[in-house]
Amino acid sequence: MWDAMPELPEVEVTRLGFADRIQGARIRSARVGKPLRWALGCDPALLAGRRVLSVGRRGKYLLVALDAGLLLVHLGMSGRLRFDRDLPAPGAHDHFDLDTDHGTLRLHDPRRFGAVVFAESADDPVARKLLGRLGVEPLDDSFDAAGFFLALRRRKSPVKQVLLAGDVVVGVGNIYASEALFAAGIRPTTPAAQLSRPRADRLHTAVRTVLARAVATGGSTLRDFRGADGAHGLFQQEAMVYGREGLPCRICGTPIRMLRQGQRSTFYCPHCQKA
DNA sequence: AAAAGCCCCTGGATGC
DNA sequence: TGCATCCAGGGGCTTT
Repeated sequence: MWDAMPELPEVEVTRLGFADRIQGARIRSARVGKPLRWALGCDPALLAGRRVLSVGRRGKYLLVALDAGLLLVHLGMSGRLRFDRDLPAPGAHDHFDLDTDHGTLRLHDPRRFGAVVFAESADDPVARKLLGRLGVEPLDDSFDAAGFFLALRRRKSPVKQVLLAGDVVVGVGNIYASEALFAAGIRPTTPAAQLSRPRADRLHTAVRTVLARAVATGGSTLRDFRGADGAHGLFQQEAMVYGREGLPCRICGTPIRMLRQGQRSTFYCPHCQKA
């Protein structure tokens, strides 16, 4: 099976699992373990004494707003956040601890593709670099069908890769890209610009539906994804195509196929997704 | 501007 | 049983 692969729903479920509890907390200290994708960008000692105002999200980044500055947290592909009182001593894969008077926020990330980055503000060059070219939030009203269609029309790449790129719409990772295209009945290899308005509309709806449903059911769990409160996600059992190569399509029984697109695996049903 | 490829990392699966 | 090898993937970066 696979490790947890945090996409937007997993990040959002994580956020919901600790945002309320950490709000208003006073930071006592911060501990940095092995290097993550990027350096923290400040002396951890400088975080002591600051207060956590709120926890937001932009794409797959969690934004921990402090009374001075903010922390950008990315889970990469194997990252998990916990927030609890009296956590055990950090293990080999616990690479960041934020100790507060409400509990400790801990990043556990075996593959270290994740990151915790400090920025002075949202206008900080570091924040701009990481958040600057992100596409629209799929669950916001700003993700509208007309705009989506126009954005797709400018892209000749296969629609799967456009979804994954994150500059049109954020948060759709490898799992939900396949799932959304299946839900829309669109073949992943179809050039984005070739989609008619009605088909783009179907994809727009599918992206929202698949992601919203995944959030509602607690996030995907292709191995053992858990929210920051330790609850298991339940979406796993509902994958229609992802990871099901050779297995019968749940709708028509045709064997699911896998192909490679930009070094990523894509799954689809050749019958339900004809074009 | 858009597209394509590279690379970071390590646990798990596979092959000999 | 132990090794070596391959693979997964988010996404910023570089090159075309």
